[in-house]
Amino acid sequence: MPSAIASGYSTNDIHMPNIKLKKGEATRHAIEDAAMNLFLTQGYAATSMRQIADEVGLALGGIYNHFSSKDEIFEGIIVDKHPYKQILPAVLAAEGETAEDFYKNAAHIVISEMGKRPEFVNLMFIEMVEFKGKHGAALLKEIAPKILPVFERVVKARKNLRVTNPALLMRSFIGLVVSYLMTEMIISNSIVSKLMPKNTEDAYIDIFLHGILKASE
Amino acid sequence: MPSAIASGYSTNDIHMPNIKLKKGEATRHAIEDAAMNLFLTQGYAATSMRQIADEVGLALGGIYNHFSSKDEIFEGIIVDKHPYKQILPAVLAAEGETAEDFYKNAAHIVISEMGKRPEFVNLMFIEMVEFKGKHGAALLKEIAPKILPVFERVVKARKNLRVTNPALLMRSFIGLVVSYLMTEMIISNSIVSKLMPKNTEDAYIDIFLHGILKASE
DNA sequence: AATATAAAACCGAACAATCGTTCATTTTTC
DNA sequence: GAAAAATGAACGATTGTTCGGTTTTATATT
Repeated sequence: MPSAIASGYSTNDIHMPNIKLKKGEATRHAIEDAAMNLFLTQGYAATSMRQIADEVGLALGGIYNHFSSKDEIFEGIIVDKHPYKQILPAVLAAEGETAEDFYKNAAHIVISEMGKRPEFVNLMFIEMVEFKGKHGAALLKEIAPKILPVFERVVKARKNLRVTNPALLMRSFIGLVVSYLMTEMIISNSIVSKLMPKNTEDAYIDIFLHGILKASE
Repeated sequence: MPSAIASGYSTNDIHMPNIKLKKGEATRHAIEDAAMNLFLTQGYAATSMRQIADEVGLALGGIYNHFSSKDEIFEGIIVDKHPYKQILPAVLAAEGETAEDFYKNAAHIVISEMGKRPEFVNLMFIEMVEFKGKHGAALLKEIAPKILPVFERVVKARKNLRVTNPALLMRSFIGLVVSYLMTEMIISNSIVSKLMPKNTEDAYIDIFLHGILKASE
């Protein structure tokens, strides 16, 4: 049986160019890829270290040369694979002419980029249930301080805002993208999916937009 | 240590009047109560049958007189404890003068009643991760056919509707309450809770309401 | 109201399976 | 030739479930 680790490339990384990795790093990514697929299809608790090892083509003990626990694999997936590293710079650069522009542009970027990787939305559900938001909170702690200054700048520069508390604006922005992506995931998983219209991104963003903007401006 | 099962009353049932239950049924409810609390605090997979038995004050084997598997306990919790049985009649009776009335009244009933029992929203998260919506889908299958006729009646009787597809209306209604309750749960669990306003029920309902109603009516 | 009796409930020990993790050893890589 | 990676067997613990025997409960009869 051919091993899946020898390739040297990581299949779940969209940002990684075709650079030859050291054997160890390649295996580490292969473990994360396999574990992630298993977590998504079977759940975290239902996935065993032996299954992960089998999927990678590794002996059970070999995993522990790269991760010291099952928890650490999950953490590694979020740290190494989460697309926020690629999305964040684009969001920070989304400042447009008006606050409306920024809000709309940034929301579109996050939703469309995360929409390309819906597994991570699913992963966040697992994270909430299994780890009670431990890793998600860590992620938020890293992201929030970086985008808060942008909202502070927007508030100072623009006059068409109904809501002028930067932290509240940020929370509403995060709430917008999170609730959209979550709803989207529920729809695609549910038996009622046939009844629900998709591609409601623009309408959804507009709702939030009208909530923060002054009425006739 | 005193046993929790001898009381004959179920603590997690709001609908049950103070009627003395048969011993077996009392224990069954006690098992469901204990299991539910453990599932909510520890997760489904992390909760063992021994823990449930200990919490109830029962020997391990005793549980299997009432449930034939761990899965069945979870199913029992949803079937026996879910408040939809109490909420549904009130929703069906919520038909007001206009479609707007019905939509608003029904949403208020579901949100406020489910808001009293947020554990079940949390339980649905666990359900999605652990059972991939299996039990939730079963619940929806039972509820949907009962409320769809109401929307059909509303569509036929009212003229102020922008959306006239009953199934779509129903889906939007379910989406409204589900997304509100889910967001509410996320807020209360998250580290960013301080930044988020609560009690936004009216505003939230209005957003959906304006989405389905004609503009100037 | 006391008794008989079948059913339901419960106990306690045991089962087989699987879990995450460790470690001394060998192989591969750099 | 040193370091990193992979092996494979083993560990102790815990898991969900089963089962024969005992106790408690509910019901019908006296």
